[in-house]
Order: sequence, then structure tokens, then C-alpha cells
Amino acid sequence: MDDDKTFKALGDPTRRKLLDLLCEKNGQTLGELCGHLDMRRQSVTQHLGLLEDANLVSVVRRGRERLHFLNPVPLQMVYERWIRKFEQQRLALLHELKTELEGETDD
Amino acid sequence: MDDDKTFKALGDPTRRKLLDLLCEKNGQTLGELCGHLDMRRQSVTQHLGLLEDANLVSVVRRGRERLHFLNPVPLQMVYERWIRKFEQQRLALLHELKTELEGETDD
DNA sequence: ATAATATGTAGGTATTTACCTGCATGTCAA
DNA sequence: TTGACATGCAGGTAAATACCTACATATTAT
Repeated sequence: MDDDKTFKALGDPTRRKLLDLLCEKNGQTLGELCGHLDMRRQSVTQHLGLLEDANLVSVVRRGRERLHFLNPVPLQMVYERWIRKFEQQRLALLHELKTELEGETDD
Repeated sequence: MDDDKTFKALGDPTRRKLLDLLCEKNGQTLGELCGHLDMRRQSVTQHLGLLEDANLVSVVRRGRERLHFLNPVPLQMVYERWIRKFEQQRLALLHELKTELEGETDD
């Protein structure tokens, strides 16, 4: 599993919009997704390629069409590896901050 | 709150490492953080600037030093806005995928 | 077979980004 | 004050990125 690909993929607003679109209606074709974006098809293809590479989207061919499906597994990993880790220390960190400021500033 | 700044900030391995470093020991100075990265101080400053801009890190001056503190709030927002949303639909999506494939392929 | 449709592939360009060097400023301690 | 130390700021460069145009291929329906 590749942290970097996941975060890089999520780091672009167009790609996040694509995920949103697939969340609203799963299995959309390339052309269908293009209809919601103000951008050439080739650019959308490139974005979907990164999402696929990050394993956030799975693709299935049906005839001449490409169906795109959402894969939420990497997001779950992001949660485990990042969100939860920091959340656990949230209160402790706030306490540390308070202590640090009270003890060290010359204000 | 700015989705884009948060995700962009998380989209770089150096910045994620900085967050990790602050998670291990909160309130580190610029120089201290530099000690863990193979990179010039000025570049680290730039990365910390983006993290600060994304509100993921708060900075407090103490004399000639800059102390850096982690702020997990935006990560919590990422969880609410992104992870949970997709997770909720996870099983439903898998079911859709199965149905779609069974019903539509000519295999 | 032919035309329409859906997507693939091969580049080209302008912007953004992630580094860097060099020098300036501000703070502390003797 | 003076030297050492911590950081600020102003650029410069090479690589990555996000678009694009143009053309090729594959599938479907007539």
C-alpha cells in the first residue's frame, strides 16, 4: 500500500470531485464523468489514471466503455495510519501546548 | 476551512514526515526539525509554511526560536468530510459492483 | 462495410513546486 | 558591544504537473 500515491491522488480538486461524482453514482463511464467537468476528456483520463494507480478507483471495461468504481479501502488506511494516530494524541497535545506556553514565554 | 490546502499539504512526503516528527515530540524548533531531514533549512521552512497555512501546524515564537505544534483539527475534518462518507457506502458499493458486473458483461 | 461513438496514445506548453544559494535580521550571552 | 546562533527573505533552477491538440484504435448499429 502506497501512502504517497494515495495522498498525491487526493491532493487535486478535480480528482476529489471525481471521487465525489462516483460516490453519488458508482460505475460511471469516462464520457459520463467528463460531462460534469469543464475539461477535455484526455485530462480526465489522466486524473482517473492517477486515481486508479492509487487504487482509489477500479475500472471495468464493458464493450467500448470504461466503467469506474470507487474503492474506499485506501481511504480507510489513511484513517488508520493518519487521522486516528493524531486524534489519539489530540488532548494530550493541547495540554502540552498549554504547559509549554505557560512555562516558557516571557509575556 | 480549506479542503484543498489540507490535502495539498498532506500530498508531500516531507510534510507528512514533519507531522510525524511533531507527533513524536510536539513543540520542536525549526532547527530541531531540520536535524531529522536531509534538506536545507530554507526548504523545511517552506514546507512548514504550507503546513501552517493549512492550519495543520501552529507556530509560537520563543525568543529567537520558532516552536511548532501540531493541530489535528483539519485532519478530523478530512475524516468527517471524506473518509466517513465513503466508508458508509462501502458495502453498498461492493454490492452494486457485483450486480453491475453480473448483469452487464457479455462474458 | 460504413458511420457514429467511446476510448487510447503521443506528444507539446505553461504553471506550479521543491529544492537550492546568498544575504539580512533579530536574539542571546559574555 | 560583539560574536554566535536561530530564523527571515529574495531570488534562481530543474522537475513535476495539469492542461491542451491531433491522431489512432476499437466497438456498436445500420
